[in-house]
This record gives sequence, structure tokens and C-alpha cells, in this order.
Amino acid sequence: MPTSVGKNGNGGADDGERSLAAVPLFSGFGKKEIGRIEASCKWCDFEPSQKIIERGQTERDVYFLLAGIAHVLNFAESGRAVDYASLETGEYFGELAAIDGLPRSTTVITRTPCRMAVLTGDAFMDLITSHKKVAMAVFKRLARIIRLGDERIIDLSLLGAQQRVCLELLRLARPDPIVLDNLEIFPVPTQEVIANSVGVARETVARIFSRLSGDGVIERKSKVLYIRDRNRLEELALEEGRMD
Amino acid sequence: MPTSVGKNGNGGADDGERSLAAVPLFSGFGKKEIGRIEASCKWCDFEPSQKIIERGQTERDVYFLLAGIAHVLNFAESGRAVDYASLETGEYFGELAAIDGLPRSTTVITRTPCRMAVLTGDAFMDLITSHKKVAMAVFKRLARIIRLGDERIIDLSLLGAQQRVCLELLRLARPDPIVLDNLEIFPVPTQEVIANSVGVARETVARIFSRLSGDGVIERKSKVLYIRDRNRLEELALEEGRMD
DNA sequence: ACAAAAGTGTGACAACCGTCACTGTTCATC
DNA sequence: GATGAACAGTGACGGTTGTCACACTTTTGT
Repeated sequence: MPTSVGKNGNGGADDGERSLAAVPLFSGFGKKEIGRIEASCKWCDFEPSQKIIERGQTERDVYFLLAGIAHVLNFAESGRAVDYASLETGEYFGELAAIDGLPRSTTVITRTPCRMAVLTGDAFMDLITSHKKVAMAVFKRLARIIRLGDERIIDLSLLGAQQRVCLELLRLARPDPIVLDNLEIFPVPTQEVIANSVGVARETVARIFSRLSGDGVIERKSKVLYIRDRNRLEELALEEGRMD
Repeated sequence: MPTSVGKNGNGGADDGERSLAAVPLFSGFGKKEIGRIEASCKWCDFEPSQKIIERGQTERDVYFLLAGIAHVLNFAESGRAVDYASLETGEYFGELAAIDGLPRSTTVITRTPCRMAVLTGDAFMDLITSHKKVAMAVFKRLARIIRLGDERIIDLSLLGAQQRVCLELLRLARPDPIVLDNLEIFPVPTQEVIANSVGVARETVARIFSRLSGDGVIERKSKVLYIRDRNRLEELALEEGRMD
């Protein structure tokens, strides 16, 4: 089992703020309206590594992440995981089941302590059908998910493990807040997370990192991973940059 | 180049019926309403192997497939293709760009002669925002696309080529219309199409077919592929059924 | 009906990568 | 600061699969 589940099985206590202000989906609403939505929410706190929804379950709640980070993934019987996405504060999940009524297609697990607001699937659908802005925002989000999925399918179908890892590094990279020319990744995900995100074995990620470090392309310092030679990294990601 | 493009470059002539009756998305509409939508459509006929939309283009039209079959795919520079889906009569494509205004993420090419109705992106969005039933149907379709994509990512990440090919055969299989216990695939896609659908080399598909034929699991007769031993095929798809 | 094109079958071969089995390192927690 | 757990690095090894090359078969078009 790659992930242990927290003890607080019943869904977390409610002891935090009750505000949806952090959710961009509702940014078009006035205070009254938001208040009404807030009134129909359940509020929960979760510890790290807790399962919020699980593939195959049939409830239809929609979750709004008010604080914390969660990730969307799936497990194979073998125990290996496939990571789809990381959810940040303000994002939501569980829409699919609310929309089509089918069982959950993926599992969502908290990475950090998380505070969430929960709407029933019906309440969410009411929101969608009665507010065009919300509907549009959800449409755009679904479109984005589809586009990201398509990209991922291309990568998995056509690229080698090394290329996919390099691409993932480039996707994760952000400009260094101080020296903006430098790219860095902070915090560095574990190799296992990266491996699950691009569909390779963890050891393969380790080997590729070793090589990249040796070539001076990347450099790791505890929590930060610096990208020293972005061009080379892009070459490796795009060309058939062989490993030898 | 795996696919040649038809000569009728300007988008096809209009010489067919002008009816959206075949499109389930509009099934909830009365005659008048459908008539209004029909009035705002452009109508086109396309020959086989014509590119309808192409990855990267920025127009936002939405296409309704009134007759024929098209497929959604992408090409790598190497020439290898990734097939996402096959579109049948009554389905539509091009929604994503209409929704989010971004460039086309995939290419769509006709497989057979196709008749289509075309709405501008704006007209399509009007339809969505003014008719809840349409919006819901589109939501459901997007949800379905996401779920299918997720499945595909799992398969690509966790399964071997052989397993994926066997799975694809099971997905394509339909009961024999006469002897309903028998499964068959008709018409058989070319090995190249299957290869592009599951992300393996065409030769690999050929080799797997050879083996399956030798083991009496499948049997090919010109246009039909019979599945003789469904259980074995499922075993091979799910277990780590080794090739020896 | 015939030629050309498209699709299929198969061998040889290398490399890529997953798996297994470790050791070494860093990190939290007492 | 010690101690265990999580994380990271690395060697060995073999199977699976992609690539290249080519013969063969079926389909298509004229």
C-alpha cells in the first residue's frame, strides 16, 4: 500500500471558517448569494492522507477545497498508482458524478491537512442550471481537464520514459522568485509522485535524475530542485534524446 | 504521412438533406425550434480522409455529423498517430474550442464520406446557455470523454502492449447478430488503427493477432474477426498473461 | 481483370525499462 | 541527538516492444 489512510474515518470535524470566498467558481456572486450557498454546505476538515472519495463509490457530493492540497489518482491491484492531478485551494472535485450520476472514476486523497465545503450533487446541479456563469466556468474546467488528458495520452503513447520525466520537470518548473531567469521546482515532489504522474517506475525516475544531475542539467538542494540547463532539458524532452 | 488528404479542400459541397433530426443533442426540441437551429447551420459534405479540423487551428466551429464516420486523432512529428475516438452519425465535435476559445487540441479526419452541419462557436454557446437540456447533454458528454480518457491513461500507464490490445478487442466486440453468444468485430479496423488506438507499434498488433489466432482465441475471415474464446481473451487482458 | 496501393505476417536485433534486491540518505519524532 | 521510517540511488538481469526490412495477401481503382 503506497498510501496509508488517516484514522478520522467519518469525514473530518468541522471547526474552521465557513466561507467560500476562496473559491473562484463563485467569484461572480454577491455576498447574499454566497451566503445562501454557504448555508447549504457541509464543512469538513481532513488530515493528510485521508481518502475523500474512492473509485467506484456511488455518492455524488461535490467538494470545494478551501485550504490544503489533495490529489486525484487511481490504484491498480498491483498497488501501483496513477496520479491525475493535484488540487489546490479553491478548486473543486466530484463534479463528474454529480453530472452523470455514475460511480466515482477516481480516488481523491489529501496530501496536506485540508478544509473542505461539501455540496450534494443535486445542490451543485441546481447551481449550474440556475447560474450561467457557474455553468460556463464548469464547462471551461471540464474542457481543460479533457485537454490535459489528451496531452497526457499523447505523451504516454509516443514518448519514452525519459522524455516524459523531462517534460514533467518542465511542467513543474517555476521561475525562481528572486532570480527570475532561473527555473526551479519547489517543493520537489517525491520521486514516487513523479513516477506515478508520468507512468514509469520510481527507480527509473531516480536513474534519470542521477544522469541529469551528472550532466549539470538539474541540481537538488534539499527541498528545491534547480533547473540549470533548461535548453538541454527541453532537448531531452522533445528529441529522441537517447540515454547513453 | 499515414493519411492523405482529399482534394476538396474548401470544406465540401452542400447537396444533401438539411436536417438535424439525426442529432440526439436536439432530440428534446420541437420542429420549430429545430428549424431555427437548422437555419443557422452551414451544411457540408466531405470525402473520406479529409481533414475537418486540425490541431492548432483557432476557429471555433462546432460540427454535427449527420452521416458517415470520422475519427479524432493527433499526429506526432514522427508520423505516428494517436487515435482518441471514432465519431458516428449524430455525434458532434469541436465543442472544446467553442467553450474555451483555445486552439484545437486534436485533428478530426473523415473515414467515410461524411455529411455535416456546422454551427459557429458563438451559435453553439448560445444554444447551450439558452437551453438547459442541451447544456446538460453537453455536460454529460464532456464527463464521458473525461472518464474514457482516464481509463485510457490507466491502461497506458499500467498495462503492457499485449494487455491493451486484448482489452481493445473486447471493447470493440459485439454480439454476433445471429448467434448472440458469439462475439465478433465487424468491420475489423486495420491493425494500424488498433495500434494507434492503444499506443503500440502496428507490428506488435500483428504479432499478437498471430498468437491469438494460433491459440484459437480469435479467427479472422475477411471483414469479420470472430472472438472464439472470450474467457481466454479476458484473462490475457487482465492478468499478467505472459506471452509464452 | 490487372496493376497499384493498402494492409498483413514475420524474422532479427537492440534498447529500454520494469523488477528485485540492496545500500545509503534525509527526515520527522521522541 | 538518536532511531525508525520514508525517500533516494544503483547494480544486475531479462522480457517486452519498437524498429527495420522484406515477402506476402487483399483490396481498390480504372
